[in-house]
Amino acid sequence: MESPILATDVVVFNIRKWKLKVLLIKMNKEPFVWLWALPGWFIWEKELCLDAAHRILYEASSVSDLYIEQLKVFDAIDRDPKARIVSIAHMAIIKKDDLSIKTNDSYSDIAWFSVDELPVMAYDHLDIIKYWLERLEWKVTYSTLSLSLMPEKFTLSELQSVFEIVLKKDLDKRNFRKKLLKSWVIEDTGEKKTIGIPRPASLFRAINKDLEFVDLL
Amino acid sequence: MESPILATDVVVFNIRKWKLKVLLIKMNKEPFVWLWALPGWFIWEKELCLDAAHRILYEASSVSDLYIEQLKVFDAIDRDPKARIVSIAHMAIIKKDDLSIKTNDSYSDIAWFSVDELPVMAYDHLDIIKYWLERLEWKVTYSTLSLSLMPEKFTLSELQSVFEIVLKKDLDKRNFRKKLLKSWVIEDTGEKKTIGIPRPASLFRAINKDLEFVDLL
DNA sequence: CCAAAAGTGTTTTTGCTACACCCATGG
DNA sequence: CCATGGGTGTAGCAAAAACACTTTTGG
Repeated sequence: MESPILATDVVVFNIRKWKLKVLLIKMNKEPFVWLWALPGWFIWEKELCLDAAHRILYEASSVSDLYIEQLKVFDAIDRDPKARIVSIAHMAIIKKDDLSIKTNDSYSDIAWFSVDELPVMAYDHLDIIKYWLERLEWKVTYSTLSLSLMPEKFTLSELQSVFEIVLKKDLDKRNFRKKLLKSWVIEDTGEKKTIGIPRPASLFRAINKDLEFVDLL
Repeated sequence: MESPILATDVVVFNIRKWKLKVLLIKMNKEPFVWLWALPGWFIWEKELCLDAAHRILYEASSVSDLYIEQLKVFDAIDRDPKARIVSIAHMAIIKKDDLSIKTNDSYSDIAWFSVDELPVMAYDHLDIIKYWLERLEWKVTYSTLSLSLMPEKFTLSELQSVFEIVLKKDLDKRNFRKKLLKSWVIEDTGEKKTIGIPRPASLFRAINKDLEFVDLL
């Protein structure tokens, strides 16, 4: 009995310098030498798909502190020209700014790309990213996923800009603050961010570290 | 290199006699002889997951005219006691009332069950059904999935009862009609349903056969 | 005192909810 | 003329959207 081989590809993302960014690796193996791709690898026989995603990211970047969730199965027959491989795509959020980049046998480079300046990519990885972008807009609106993108403490303006970057539109400052405070997913730490010229901003933190489903906007 | 074996299990559903029903098959093979289960089988190497779902349903019930979509991957390590099998769960809508039931080597029986009177089930199929029920509530509210459950022509009251069954709550008749007519997903055929004692009801039809995302309720 | 971002309320508009009666038909 | 479900409108309320000025700080 023959079955497709199972793999996973992971969309690791973050917001850096006011841009939504994705982590890509540069392949140095056939069949797509020199093309960029999502980090991905095979799933072992006795391994959970989620664990496989964690393992792959750890191997690619030594990062293990992240939130991962399943996205969708990508299974076009010819998505991999060499073999019949079905991929379970995941999305992962990295908080830390510093990720120690590694390269190994299969990767010659690893880097962050803005979603509106993506390079030519291997396999169907562009499809995966497009699918994830749609899902992301929805998730940011209806869950506390946005908070997973923030550092431990953050200002309301910083949080608002995350929404604006993901949703690609401006939001009203007063309405935004009202809704977020009313939804009880963040709390005032009492501290102020006092490292700038303008008036110090209150620092907030997420009340719950886990992802919750809440209608935020 | 070892990879899990890929399979798919399909939640085939419908509304019959004012109940939300799922199609289950009775296994006559190890490891769950005499238990009920979702129709499911392995995915062949050169086959799309969606095609596999269609094939399985055709083999189980000779039905091919249905809408199928991917649900989620179920991959608990011990979900199958005999082998490492990862299942890509799908949901499928059958419209026709008459499905010619078949049994074969692996199935000794096939039948519809109400979702609130489910039998003891094999594998993690109860988890799959529970997950699907959550998703279904959402899909009915935010897409035209409900229309796929209707025959070619239907009355507004019939459509309303589909919502009420899936959402497990009563809806206001006037508000329901206003919202549905305002969302431009159905149109009046001009015909009337004249087979009863009460006043004849207008028959509507779906404007678009494909699934659309619309906020209906 | 100037630049820069923080912070704050009210009004208007919109959409949702709740609610009760008359209508058309077949027997 | 009766039983049965079909069909219709409005008023009140709550949430969303629109909108502009004052405050705090460092230089």
